[in-house]
Amino acid sequence: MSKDTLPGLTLCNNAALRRAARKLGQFYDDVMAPSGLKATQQGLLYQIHIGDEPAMGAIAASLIMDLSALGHTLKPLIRDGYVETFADPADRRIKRVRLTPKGLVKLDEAMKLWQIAQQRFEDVAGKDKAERLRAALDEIAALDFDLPPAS
Amino acid sequence: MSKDTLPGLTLCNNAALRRAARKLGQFYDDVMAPSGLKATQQGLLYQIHIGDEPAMGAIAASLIMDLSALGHTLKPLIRDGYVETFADPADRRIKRVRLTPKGLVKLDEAMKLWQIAQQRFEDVAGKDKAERLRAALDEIAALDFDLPPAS
DNA sequence: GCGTGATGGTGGCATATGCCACTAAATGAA
DNA sequence: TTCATTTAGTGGCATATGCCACCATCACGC
Repeated sequence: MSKDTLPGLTLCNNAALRRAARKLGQFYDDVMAPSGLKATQQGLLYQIHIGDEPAMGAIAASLIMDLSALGHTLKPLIRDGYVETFADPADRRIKRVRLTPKGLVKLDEAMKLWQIAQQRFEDVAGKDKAERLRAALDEIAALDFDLPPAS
Repeated sequence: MSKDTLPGLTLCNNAALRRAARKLGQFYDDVMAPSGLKATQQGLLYQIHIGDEPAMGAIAASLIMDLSALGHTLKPLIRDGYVETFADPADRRIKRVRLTPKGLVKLDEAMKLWQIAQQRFEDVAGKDKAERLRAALDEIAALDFDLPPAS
């Protein structure tokens, strides 16, 4: 294939996804900046909030995130006093996570900004299109790429 | 809004996008692992390859990536001898980037793996759906979220 | 030719994510 | 009970990304 006829990176599903994620991330982060939280942090606080003192593994699974990555991401939030952890009394391997009162206040503040970003996105992209997009993304998240066992 | 009725994070366009990006990134990275490149690196090498000794700023713009982020990402590729940079003779502020012969060989190797990942994704997700997804993602990447000037 | 401001990159710092090796704790089989 | 196995997290290391302050260059008006 000659260089002149090579397709753009738009052809790669993964590259297109990352590119869009950078774009959208920059926008959401911008809008959320006044809260001092990144959009990822707001999402994480929210995920913790809607869970019932979720275990780290459960959060990681929901977010399709590596467990250790979650641990790292949690650190600044713990350092800043938004989140605290405690061992599950029934199984001391399990570490559960919850918001502190300060974290709850911060989440409220961040959610107001999130709504602005979300609204603006839907205004610009179209509500229907946004909904279909989220559905498509959720489908991807649910896919199973494992090759069937060679049995 | 009571905690019980709070919507899942599926409602946030940005969160859904990142979640899907993690999922797909893990899959592509997995398949590309034998080459020693991450999918992001393969994408970057490819972008450099299809450009005509592109300037850093031009690459960053294509990928909707921060210029400094691009600089960071490029470092391991330069260190490993896949990429080299040189100042534009006509404007010494501009730094251009190109693949080394070694980088070209590595890109070839990585592209073969990429095709496997891409093919498998399209088999699992459906070719039409993948195409529509990429189109939607490109649209997002092209959106303009700026508020119109208050003039 | 001399500022002066715009342009293109770098470096430092911080978060986002992932993999791997390792530890602690629970589970289950012998 | 005892020991091998599995499960849940941690810490270290590496890449991915972004923001900001700063430096070098260029373009322009005078």
